[in-house]
Amino acid sequence: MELNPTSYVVLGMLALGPRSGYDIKQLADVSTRHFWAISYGQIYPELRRLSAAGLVKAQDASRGTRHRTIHTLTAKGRQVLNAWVSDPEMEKVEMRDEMLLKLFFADAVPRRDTVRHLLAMRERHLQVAAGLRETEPMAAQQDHRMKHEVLKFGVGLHEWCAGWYGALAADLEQGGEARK
Amino acid sequence: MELNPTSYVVLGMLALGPRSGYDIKQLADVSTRHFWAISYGQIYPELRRLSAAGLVKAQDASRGTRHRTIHTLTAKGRQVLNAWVSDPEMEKVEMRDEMLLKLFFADAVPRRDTVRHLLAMRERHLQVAAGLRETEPMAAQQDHRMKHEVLKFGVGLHEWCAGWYGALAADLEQGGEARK
DNA sequence: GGCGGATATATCGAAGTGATATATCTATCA
DNA sequence: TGATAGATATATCACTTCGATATATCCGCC
Repeated sequence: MELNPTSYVVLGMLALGPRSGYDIKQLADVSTRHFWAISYGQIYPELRRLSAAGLVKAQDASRGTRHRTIHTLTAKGRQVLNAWVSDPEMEKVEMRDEMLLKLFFADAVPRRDTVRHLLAMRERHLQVAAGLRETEPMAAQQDHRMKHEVLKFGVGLHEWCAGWYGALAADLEQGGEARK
Repeated sequence: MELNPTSYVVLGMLALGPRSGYDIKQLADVSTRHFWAISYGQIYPELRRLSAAGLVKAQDASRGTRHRTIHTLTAKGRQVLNAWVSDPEMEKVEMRDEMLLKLFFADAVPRRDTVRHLLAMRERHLQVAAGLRETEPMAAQQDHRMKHEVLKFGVGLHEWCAGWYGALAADLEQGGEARK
């Protein structure tokens, strides 16, 4: 059976304890979302596949007519997850940023528009960094040092971006049209 | 007609001069690819849509039996492109990094494996930065300052990442298992 | 008793990915 | 001259993913 990064997000979340598909989505949305987003459209089919492969075990946890299925990581699932984590394959980073794309094509528009645009980008990154900081108490738990380090990386990265855009905005404003 | 970021990559590339779909792909692969990748599966249908909407003009440039279609940006296309560039809407950044995902789930594996992993991540970012630097002569042209700035941003970003991963690797190595 | 928001699962059209098929042209070297 | 490798050029297709929405129940609160 072919596993993709999304499969491992699901396995990884279940490694923290038994959960429903809904729980997995909630948890992923405040953690791994920043470097690997997942949707319901992936989670539910994926849980069925992982269950069929014996990597997770599904058990009904309905209360009355309220449907609920809890999934638990099996020993085999944990083993497969850890093997993936230890595998030193070199995967590439992907980025997708429409604002940066606009900046790339900004040579034909007035500089003051671009300065405004840069300040908006700076603001956006500061907001993301602030949002990440809010989840810090959750990440700073015992036995989860790497999760905390990844969070600190995210904060640092976005603050670096904010700083860079701010500096370029200042430079453009100072240099004015002359350097265009 | 609904335009998406991919449409604007195509328009933006045609703003630099008339080109074939193949040319657009080649050019995008060494520039915008780092923050907005596009594929042939998008380019050819997109060129037809843009042509139907009057934003680009297609003209046959076949030589003998060798098919070739050159697309040129129309005045309307240029106007639509610049309007998009000037529009200060706040778009979100997306990132996708399988190695960072592994790091997030690395609390259950031996620290020395994680240190090796971090050094590989450092190496990867240094390689991306070096690859970007190679395209600098192309970006440092007259009237393309913003393209050059975006390139410098990419180099700085990846070097910052490399530095961060290197520092964490050193810290983990020094602290050893004690801090686990 | 009712209302809003959270919990829970499922689905589906639209869009994007990546690989491949087809064909021609060009440069090089034996 | 002929072979061939690699670049140019367009097109397509199966697969995956996205994001929005549908459906339904539960819980807290006024």
